[in-house]
This record gives sequence, structure tokens and C-alpha cells, in this order.
Amino acid sequence: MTFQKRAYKILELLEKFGEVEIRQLAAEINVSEVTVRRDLTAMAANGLLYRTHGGAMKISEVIKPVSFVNKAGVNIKAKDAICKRAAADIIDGDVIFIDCGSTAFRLCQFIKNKKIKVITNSLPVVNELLDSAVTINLIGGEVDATRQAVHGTTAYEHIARYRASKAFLGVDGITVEGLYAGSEHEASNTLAMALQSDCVYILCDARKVGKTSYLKFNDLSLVNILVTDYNNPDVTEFETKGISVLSVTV
Amino acid sequence: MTFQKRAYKILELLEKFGEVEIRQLAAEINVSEVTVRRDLTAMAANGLLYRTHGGAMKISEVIKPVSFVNKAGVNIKAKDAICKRAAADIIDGDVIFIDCGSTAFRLCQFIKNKKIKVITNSLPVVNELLDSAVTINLIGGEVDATRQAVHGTTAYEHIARYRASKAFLGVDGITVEGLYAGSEHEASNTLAMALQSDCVYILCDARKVGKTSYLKFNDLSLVNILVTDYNNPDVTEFETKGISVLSVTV
DNA sequence: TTTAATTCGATCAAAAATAATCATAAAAAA
DNA sequence: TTTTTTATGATTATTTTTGATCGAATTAAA
Repeated sequence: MTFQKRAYKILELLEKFGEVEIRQLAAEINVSEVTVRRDLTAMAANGLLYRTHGGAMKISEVIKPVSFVNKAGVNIKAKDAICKRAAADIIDGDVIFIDCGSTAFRLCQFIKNKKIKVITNSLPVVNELLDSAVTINLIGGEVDATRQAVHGTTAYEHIARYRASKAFLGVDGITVEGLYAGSEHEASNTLAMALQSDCVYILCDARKVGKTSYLKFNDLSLVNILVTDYNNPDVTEFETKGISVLSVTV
Repeated sequence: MTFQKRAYKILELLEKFGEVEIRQLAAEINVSEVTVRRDLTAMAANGLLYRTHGGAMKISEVIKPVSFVNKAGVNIKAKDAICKRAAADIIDGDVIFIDCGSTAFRLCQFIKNKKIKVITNSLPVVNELLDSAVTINLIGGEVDATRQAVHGTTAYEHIARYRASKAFLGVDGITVEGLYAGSEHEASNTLAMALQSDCVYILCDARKVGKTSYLKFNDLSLVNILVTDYNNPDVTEFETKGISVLSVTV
């Protein structure tokens, strides 16, 4: 019985009971207590479990895992429907930008098993995709705590170094006149990502279509595809401006 | 029977059983154990299987290496004592590097109320300092999921753009001969941060002092201050090399 | 607090597995 | 063909793994 196999067994028992005693393990695996003790020490050093006097505990019950949480829970159904449709366009081998909005965040759940590269400035996105098939490239720069995202000059320069096949971006408002953002930061970031992408998707639920906001940062020429649940004849206005509209129903 | 044929057979058996013993393989393929051993070594080097003592395992069966959160569970008392001492040296206005090791992570709790800038490649550090007085600059680049940190060429270039007054770094081992790391990534990162800092602190609990590891990546000239709980006359050896040793008791 | 019982870490020894060395056989190159 | 290189197996030295033992440290009980 090799160390690797014992480690497996130990983790299995740990998962089952939450905690285990050395005597119990020694009997179960059929090795001496000294060996079990050595195994536990090694595994604790590798962070696979938490060592206690006389045994071990599951790590999750001792230390809280790292987690960035995306709080924005508004209009989730619509956002999920939009993102599901958008995800259908993502194929293996794609390199995509995902911005730090609450809409684009919902995209994560649909792309976990795709073999793609994701470039993002959003900490919740990184956290969500950490244990997935996706390769993550995180934009560097100053961290904005309220948005849980990276912004600033360094960040935009970082974005400019990469080239993606698709960008999935949210906006604060979109009309035939152009794109609106809620802050300079958001605008700069959206713009930087869009400029480095072959195909720009705007993910935008119905509330924001036809609405303006604080800052108009670009006209519609930046956009290739608009994914929305806004089912209204007006969408033809966008199409005449050269934008493909993907309508979804909630 | 050529190597290629044997390799195929070995992978086949591995797929079937998940693990194999050398004796078993030698009998099955009808070659000596020495040859099997050589085959396994070669195949392991190419990442086709995981070598164990006495045999081999399927890669997927092997327990994932160091997950970062967990490693924080080892020797916490010593690490906290070390970090508390180190934090006493940090003053308002400082710009500091914090690396992605489990020791340096413990520093966060002591600096939350300081008016400083922290530059880091560690996601847990970012998470821990998100709601604090600290301004965070996150290194950008490829995300290493197991370490929950950012690494790669882009990351090291990002580091080179900044200049800090102090760097707080962990190592896998330190002797009078030099500094040791557990991987190329860790070494590159530590080195990059150290080179951009006016004063380099090595945070190192007693277990790692006097110990060597996988990779020696630099001599001691890189280091200015060693903070450790290693209370032994031998520390004078480091001091003769020009390093200030800050000893703490647990 | 003191005492007794565990548990731990260090050291040692035996067994197994590995790495290193060498000689031979097979294959490739000259 | 001869020479050189490569692959294999045998042999020996080294390393790793495991279990036993004992003093020190830790926990639980009195």
C-alpha cells in the first residue's frame, strides 16, 4: 500500500466523518500508527487536512475558504437567459473578455467546461472559474473594493496587450445614440476590452435598453451583437445600425 | 518489444486498474523490473503517469498538490508571531510587496488599519484586504488555480514596473548558502519582487531555516532582514552574511 | 495544581525499492 | 563489413519506507 493510496483513503474517511483518529485510521488501512502519523503530517504540510492531537480534521471546517461574491442579484432570470444564449456562441479555443458587471458574471456558470481562455478584471469571475476547465488571465492594476474589480491605467495597458476573439460586456444603458456607463472607470474598461476584440457582445437586460445614463462613452459602431430580453419592435433600429440582435425570452 | 509498445501496454493497464505495481508490469510485459522502472521514469517525465514507490498511478487519481488556503493551517502560531513582528516595521506611506505564500498571508491581519499600498499576486491576500484601509494593487497575468495566485511572464513584467519600500516574502528553505523555492514559479515571483524593493524581509518559520528544497534560486545577498522563530546560536551565521535577524518566540 | 495517560517527535534498524555501474546484446551508422 | 550507439539485464550501493522504541510534550483527570 503506497502513500498515495493511503492518502486517498484518509481523505475519503475524512470526507465521511469530518474528523478521524489515528487509531481508527491505522486499523482501517492496516498500517502502524507511526505510519499514519507520518502520513497526516505530510498531508497537513500540503494542506490536505488539519492536524489535531490524535487525529485530523477536514480543512473546510477549520479555515474559511476564499470567496469573492457578486452581490448584484437584480433581475437574475433575465440575465441568466441572456448569458445562456451568449454562451452558446462560445466555442473551444476562443479567447474572451468578460467585464466586471453583474450581468457578465452570470456567464461563468455556462462556460465552466469549455476549453477557452478568459481575460477579466473581475474578482468574482476569477473566483467562479478557478476550479474549471477555463484558463484565466487576470488583468492587473489597482483594486476597486466596491466593484471587486481591477481598474486604472495599468489595467487598461494590460488589456491592450491582449487580443480576443470575443468580448462579453455589460453597459449601464444603450440607445441608438450610443453606449452609456455609470462611471469613467467602467467606460474606460469596456472601451479597452471592446477595442481588442474581433466581436463585441453587449449583454443587456430590458431595463437598460433605450435608457441613457451618466456618461455616453461611445457610439454603436463599437458593438457587433446585442443580447437582450428586450422584445420590442424597436430592436430593428439597432439592426439598421449594423448590430445583430439576439432576443431571448425569460 | 519496443519502448513504444511497452508504454502503450502500461497505459492500458493503468487505465484499467488506476494503479500498477512494477512486479506486475514486469511479469505482464515479460521484461525485467529494471526496464519497467526505466519506462515509468521516462513516462512520468512526460507527464503520462504519476510515479509512486513501487509502481505508478493514473494522473487523475493523484490528489491535487498544494492548495493554498490549506497550507495556511500549518504552524499558524509561529507564522502569526513572525508576521506580527514584521508588521511592526510597516509604517503609513509604505508601499509593500506581499507574495503568495501561506506565511506572508498571515501578515494581512496585522496591517488592515495601516495607510499603505500593497502590491500582491495572491488572491487570498486581496480578499483579506478588500475591506480595509489598505490600497491594493493586484499583479496581472495567468491565474494558477492551485496556488490561487497570478504567475507568468506578464506578472513578472508587471512587478518590474513598480517600486516598493519593503517586500515580505516567504521561501521554502533558507541556509547560509542561499534561498530555496519549491517551484520555478515561486522562485521567479520572489526574485522579481525582491529586486524591486528597498528592503527585503524573509518570513520563515523554524522548520524552513537551515533546510534546502527543490530549487536554489539566489544567494543571501538578496535579503536584508530575516524574521523567524528559529532561536538558535546559528543565526549569527546569517548575521555575518549581512542579514539582520529578528527572532520571535512562539 | 499535580498526576496519569496519551500522543508526539526523534532515532534506529530492517526490508523494499531505487539509482548507479557495468557488461552484453541488438540496432544503427560509418 | 566494422564501428558506434542504444537498449537491456545483472549486480551493487544508496535511498526510501516502514515499524519499533523511548524520552518529551500534550491532554485529561484527580
